[in-house]
Amino acid sequence: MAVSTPTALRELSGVQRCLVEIRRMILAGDLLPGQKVHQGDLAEQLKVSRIPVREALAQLHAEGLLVHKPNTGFTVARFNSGDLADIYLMRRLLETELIRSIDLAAVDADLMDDILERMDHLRPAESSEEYQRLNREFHFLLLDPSAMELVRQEVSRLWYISGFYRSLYLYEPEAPGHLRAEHEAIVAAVRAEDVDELIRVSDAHRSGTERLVVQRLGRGRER
Amino acid sequence: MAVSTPTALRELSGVQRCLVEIRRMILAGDLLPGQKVHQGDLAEQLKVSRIPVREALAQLHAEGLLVHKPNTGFTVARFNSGDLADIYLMRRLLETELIRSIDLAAVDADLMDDILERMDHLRPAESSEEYQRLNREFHFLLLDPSAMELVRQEVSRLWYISGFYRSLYLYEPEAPGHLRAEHEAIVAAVRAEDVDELIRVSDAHRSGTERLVVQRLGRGRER
DNA sequence: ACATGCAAGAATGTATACGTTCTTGTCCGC
DNA sequence: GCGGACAAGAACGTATACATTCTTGCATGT
Repeated sequence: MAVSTPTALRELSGVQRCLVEIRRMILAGDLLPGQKVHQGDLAEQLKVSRIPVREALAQLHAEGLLVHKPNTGFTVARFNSGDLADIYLMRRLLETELIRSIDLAAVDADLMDDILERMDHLRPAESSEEYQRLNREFHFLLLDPSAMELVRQEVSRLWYISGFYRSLYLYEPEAPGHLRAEHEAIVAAVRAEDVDELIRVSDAHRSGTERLVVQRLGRGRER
Repeated sequence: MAVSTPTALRELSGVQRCLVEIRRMILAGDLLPGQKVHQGDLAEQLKVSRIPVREALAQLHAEGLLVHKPNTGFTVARFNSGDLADIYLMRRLLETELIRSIDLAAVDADLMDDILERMDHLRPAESSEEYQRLNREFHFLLLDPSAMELVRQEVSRLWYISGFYRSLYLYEPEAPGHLRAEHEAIVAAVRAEDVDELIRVSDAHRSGTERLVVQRLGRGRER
């Protein structure tokens, strides 16, 4: 095995690497919703046999990121606006509970600001992947202190499966400004340790992005 | 291929059969929480190679029914009372939304009564598996008419992963009576098309079972 | 020209086989 | 007698190989 493997992935199993990589491809739009997922190609790209690829695909299928048709294979899940409404509804309900369960004093607001700072230096439309990663990190800095493991895991899943669609609104020219203001309001509420206000601004932020995503979905033509 | 394969499973793929069977084993308590899941044994039992078994296990892992440790294999997930609290919390939030989204006139209350009737003729402690199946069918007769696909799928998952623990309270002598009364209240609210009342009695039913499950969990000694 | 059927190719699904890692029981040293 | 190293065995993880199913393009007939 050559020197080229990124250190972080070196000691992961084949299945793990496949999981991480295929998820990334879908979120980054390398694999588009509705598109067929070719096991042989992935195996070749990831330099493993089809066995670990298939196990990763099975997991992503269970997560809801892929659809499976017997003897035909997997395709990337396509969500219509109703599906996205379901996802955002679940996020609202579950994230609200997470926020209520957290001791806001335990949240690292400085680090959150730090991430916002880094996001400022990025043009979302050009570094979508990095921007998304930071965005996710920002929001989970808030949610991670919660002790409700299973709820957090589910919220995490909801983020993943809708990641590609969420990335769409980043291309809206007015998006970064809105996001910045809403993110600041979130940090401010954290600093003030005002739970009700935090829930209010989080809801506003979530609804705002949902509206943009659904708009964009409509403009992307049907389904 | 001999004649013995149950007709319903004949045309399912190996992975599908493994999924159904392994899930059943866990819910039925053939595989207990914390117990190791032996791939070779399962493959032999299910008359397939380890490949489809592993793909099924990967899916059950993603569903949260199994835990995986690299190079050591899978074990059945163990939930402590906090985990169960998370599950019941999520069920309450999501099932409430499902109920609100349903046209109660579209629910087949007669069929629900029918199932209650059949449950009456069973001693839960003796036919746990069948009783659980009917119980699940009863509740999803109510929830299935909802158009919120993804929410329903998630509620379904929450039922699955906690199925074994839910089965525990069936052994409580006072359980059948409580259940019967609560189930009747649910059907009555459906017939009256009284959403608020339906949510109220559903909450009561859910909290009641949660309390019994956690009690039982405590009596089962730690974790 | 269009629909239908068929054959070649490709992709999936699974069995077998093998290398690697972990577990377990034993032996050695303290 | 007890704890730790070591070796044998078992179990996991994955590559290879093959059977089955699906897709696709062409030929055939209407």
